[in-house]
Amino acid sequence: MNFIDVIVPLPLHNTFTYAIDDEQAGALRDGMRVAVPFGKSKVYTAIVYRIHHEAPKFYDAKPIEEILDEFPTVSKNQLKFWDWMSSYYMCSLGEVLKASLPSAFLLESETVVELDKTKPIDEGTLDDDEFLIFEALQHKSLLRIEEIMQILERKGVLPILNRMVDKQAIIVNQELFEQYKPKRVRYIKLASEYAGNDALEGLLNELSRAPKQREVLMSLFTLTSKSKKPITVAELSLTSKTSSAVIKTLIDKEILKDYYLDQDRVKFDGEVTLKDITFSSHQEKAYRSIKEAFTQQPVCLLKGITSSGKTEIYVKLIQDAILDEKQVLYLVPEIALTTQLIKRLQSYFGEHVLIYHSKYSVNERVEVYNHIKNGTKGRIVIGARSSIFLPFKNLGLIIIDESHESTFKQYDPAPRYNARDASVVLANLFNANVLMGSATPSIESFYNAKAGKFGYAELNQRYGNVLPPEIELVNIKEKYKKKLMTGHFSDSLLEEIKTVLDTGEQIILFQNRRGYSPYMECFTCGHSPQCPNCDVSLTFHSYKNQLRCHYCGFHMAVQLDCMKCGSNEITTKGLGTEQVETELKELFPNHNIGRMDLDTTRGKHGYEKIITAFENEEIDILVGTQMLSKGLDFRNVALVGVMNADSLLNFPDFRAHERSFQMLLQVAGRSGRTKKRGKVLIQTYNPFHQILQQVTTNDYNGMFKDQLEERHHYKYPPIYRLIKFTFRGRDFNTVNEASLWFAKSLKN
DNA sequence: CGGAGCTTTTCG
DNA sequence: GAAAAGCTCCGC
Repeated sequence: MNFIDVIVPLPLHNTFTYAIDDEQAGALRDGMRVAVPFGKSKVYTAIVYRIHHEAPKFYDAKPIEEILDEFPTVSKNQLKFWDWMSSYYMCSLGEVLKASLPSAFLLESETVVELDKTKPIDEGTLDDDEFLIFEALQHKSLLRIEEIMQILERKGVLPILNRMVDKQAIIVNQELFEQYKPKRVRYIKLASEYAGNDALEGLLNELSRAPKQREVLMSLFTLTSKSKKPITVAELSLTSKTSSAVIKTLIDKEILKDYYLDQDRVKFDGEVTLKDITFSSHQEKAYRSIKEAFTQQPVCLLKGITSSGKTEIYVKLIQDAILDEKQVLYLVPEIALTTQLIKRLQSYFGEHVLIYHSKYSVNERVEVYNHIKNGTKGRIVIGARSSIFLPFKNLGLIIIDESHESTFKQYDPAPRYNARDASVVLANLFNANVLMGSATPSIESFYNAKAGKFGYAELNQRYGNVLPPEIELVNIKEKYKKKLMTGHFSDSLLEEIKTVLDTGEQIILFQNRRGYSPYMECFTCGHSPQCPNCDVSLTFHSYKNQLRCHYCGFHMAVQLDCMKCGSNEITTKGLGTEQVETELKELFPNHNIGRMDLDTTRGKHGYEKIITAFENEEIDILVGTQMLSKGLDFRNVALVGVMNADSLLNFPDFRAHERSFQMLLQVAGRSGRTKKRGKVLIQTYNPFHQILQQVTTNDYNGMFKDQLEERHHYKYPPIYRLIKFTFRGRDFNTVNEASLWFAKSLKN
């Protein structure tokens, strides 16, 4: 007898054994998808993990439903990678599977309900809920469980359905829905009967009284003579300037023939415009030392200050890998923010560049996945953290851009992986190299480089020898005392803004908080409205006059009276981007002010619109959150203002200081990227804070030394390791007691 | 004793 | 993660 162990896409900690017959055993290989019955009524897509002959001792293995693949969907290396991930991040293989595959690969059975037409039903025997379902089925022949839950406005509809099956009112079926649909395009050609020259002439004569149809044929000839490529219907309609009705007549007359071809969603129409890279001497040196480092260790850290030209080095390394016939993975913190980078890489590598991230449509993701697996197209994947799960064949290089970014870490759901760390393991499976680039490397990476675990290279000159921006701290505590503040702006900041506006240059203002103000507080009793789900204060948004939770999206209208004591003296506290924008509009009514945060960049092109407007200098001052700090390249920014650095520093997290340093330097780097030296003003209550001092002098090494000492002292990574345990439960006391007991046991 | 409502276990 | 099995409580 033959058996297979499979991984089901559920958070379950073991694999499951199914029986297969000899024919199936001949066809199956590790990593293939199979449909298996699971539980009483469900069918899931599972991945073959192991094929063997050991019959399970305590139960009879069920047979599988069917084999879904001809070739493995998941490679051997992927399975090894999954094993590592599930053990290192303490989650099930099923959870890794779910994170790895585009959802279109995982068909799931769905219960569908139909009317039982075998015999008429007496409507009187149905209760209210049953009748509602019965009635809905008169309009729509098939209903899914989800639709029924909507109709009845409740969960747990299965008992009702079971009763109806007993009454022979309905039939219940399981259906598998194929989710991937290739994109099909309609093409047109001349019917084969008219292929010869004689037949053609006769045909044109025949159509002498139908000028439009003749026109269409003539257009088709010119198109086919111009290129050998197949002609689409849309193309023909456009060049002949006729409607599709005329073409349809010709098809009906069987003069033309239409046919369909699957079309790739992943394609690149632009041109490859760039080839050679010219390095500055500093870049050349850095490139050499990276190459040198790769001969010693697989991983290398590149510390290069903002606009020092790291990208050129990446491009050169990619070229090297491609000459070696290898694949390259280019990881970025957030794909939405990298249109500039994608364009740049495409201008070097054209259609070799593929893009992969979770906001890509399901169909597009399947196509990229298959291209990478089969090596059919694309050598370079630019992707967010999830692209480490792609089925690489011969990976040669992983580049991690802005490798200090926290977005590489996935928090929820499991697997809670860090793509930066997982990349090292992935690269190891292929004997590939990893290059981590950053202006402000994470403490962990720099620590590894210092300890000799990673190679190390540096780039300390800005490209074209532009000086790094001049950073100045503004003590707003003192400014408030001396009454030099207008709203949240100090006189120094306003002064600088005016000067820059006069020269026609642009300004970026940074406030890492969206909304109008972080919370509302009652003047009388001190109560501030909390989110009912998340235990955090609600943020006031003045635009919609709402209170919103930034964690779960909960929102409610603003109450005029305090919800606790009824007092009507409610004040707002703290500062958000919306308020900065409002104040600016009052201060500079004759200038255009833009805002970029999660609220203004919703929608597919929201982000691009703001960026383009700013690039085209339609916006003079841009207010925004940390989104501004990521990899954007604006030419004309002369001033960057940080509204309040303290909110960053006071964040309750052991990495808060490291993050503040990174973020402030990243934002500062937006200033003066060409020619002139830029200026940065940081407003703070606490100008003597060590981190802020280190930011002004760009003292990464000092920051690293201090932070490492602190980590050592308080037992934090990278010196120590952390595991976070979460306890969940309905009853507060139970959870409380359980966690206390657990903590006590751990101490023992 | 039976059912409702909830928690725990099982799934191969 | 979903569904079945098991458990507790309550009213009769």
